[in-house]
Amino acid sequence: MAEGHPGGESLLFLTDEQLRKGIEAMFFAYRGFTADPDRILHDQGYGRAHHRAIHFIHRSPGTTVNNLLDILGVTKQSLNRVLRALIKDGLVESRVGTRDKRERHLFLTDAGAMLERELSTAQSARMRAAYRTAGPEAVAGFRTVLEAMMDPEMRRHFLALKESG
Amino acid sequence: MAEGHPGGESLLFLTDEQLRKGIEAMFFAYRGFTADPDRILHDQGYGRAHHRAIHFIHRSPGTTVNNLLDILGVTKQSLNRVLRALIKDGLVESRVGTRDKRERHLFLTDAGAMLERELSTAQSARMRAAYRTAGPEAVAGFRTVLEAMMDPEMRRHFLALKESG
DNA sequence: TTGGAATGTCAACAAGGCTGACATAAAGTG
DNA sequence: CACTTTATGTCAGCCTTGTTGACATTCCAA
Repeated sequence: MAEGHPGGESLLFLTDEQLRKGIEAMFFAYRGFTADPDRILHDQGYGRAHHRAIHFIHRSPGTTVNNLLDILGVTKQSLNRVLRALIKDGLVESRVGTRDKRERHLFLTDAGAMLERELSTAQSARMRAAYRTAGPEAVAGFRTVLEAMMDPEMRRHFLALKESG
Repeated sequence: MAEGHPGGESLLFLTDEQLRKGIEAMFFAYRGFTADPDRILHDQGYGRAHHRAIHFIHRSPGTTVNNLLDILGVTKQSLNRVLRALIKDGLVESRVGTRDKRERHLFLTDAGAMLERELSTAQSARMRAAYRTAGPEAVAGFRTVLEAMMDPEMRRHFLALKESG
C-alpha cells in the first residue's frame, strides 16, 4: 500500500478506512431514508414492501405483476401477498390484460394515489433537506456513486425509469 | 413552481423529478450494497442482522450490548437472538465487565474476525469499484448527502465512530 | 388439439423485526 | 441495610416479508 502509486491523489481516497466510512454512511443514511414513510405505513398496518409496490405502480401505471417482480427483486408470492392487501383495501386496482389475459395491469385508485402522495411528500422532504444542505455538486456526486453501486440489471431498471419520468 | 424564484440555479435542481430519482437511486443502490454480504451470510445460515452485529463489534471491540443496541436501533430481544447464535457458533465472545460486572463486553473471536474480513472484503470491493468509477469529488458529495440524510442521533453515532477509526 | 411456457394465486414455513413480562445481578442511594 | 435503578438475558407471542411448493389459467406453437 505504501508503494509509490502513480497519480497519488487519485488513489489516496480509497483507503480501507474511507471505504468503511462509506459503508457505515450507507447504513445510517438508509435508516433515515426509510424512517418517515415507515412511520406513516405502520400507522395503517402496512410495511416497507407496500411502499415499494405503491411507489412503482405510481411511477409506471398499468405495469404488470411480472414487471414489478423484476424491479422489486422479490418472489411473486411475496409480492402477491402485498398486492392482495392493497387491492382488498381499495388502494390498487388490478385489471385483466386485454391483449394477454394472463397478465394483470396494476393501477393506483384515488385512495392509493393519496397515500402515495403522503409517503412521497414525507420522503422527499428529507431528501430535499439533505440536498439543500449538501448543495448541487454534492448531489451530482451522490447520484453518480449510487448508480455505480447498483447491480447492472438494477441500473438498467433505474435508467429505464428515468426516461419515462 | 413557475414563479420567479430567487437564486435560480440554486433551487432548480430540487424538482420533484430530481427528488424521485434520488429516492429510486437509494433503493436500487442499497440492494447492490447488501447483495454480496447477503450471499455469503445466507450460505452460513446467517442474515443481515448478524452482519450488522459483526461489523460494529469489529469496529468497536469490547463494546457493550447497550452500546450496540443504540447503534443498531433494534430491540434487545432481537439483538439478543442474533448474539446468542454468534456466541454459540464461536464467532463472538462475551466477557463480563471488570469495572461494572453487569455489562457484557463483546469481541470477535478469530473465526468471527475471519468472517468479518470476508464480508468486509466483498462489500468494500463493490464500494471501491463504485468510488473509482465515480471519482473523488463524487465520493465527497456522496458522503455529504448521506450524512445530511441521517437522523441527528444516527449522525451522532456515525461521527463518533469516525473518530475512533 | 394437445403439451409446454408464461402468468398469477394460494398454502405453509422461516428469519428477523416488534411488544410485554419477568428474572437476575450489580450498582447506586437513602 | 433496604430500595431503586441499570444492564442484561429470556420466554411467549405477534407481524412483516422473505422463501418453496403446488396449482389454475391462459397463451402459443407443434
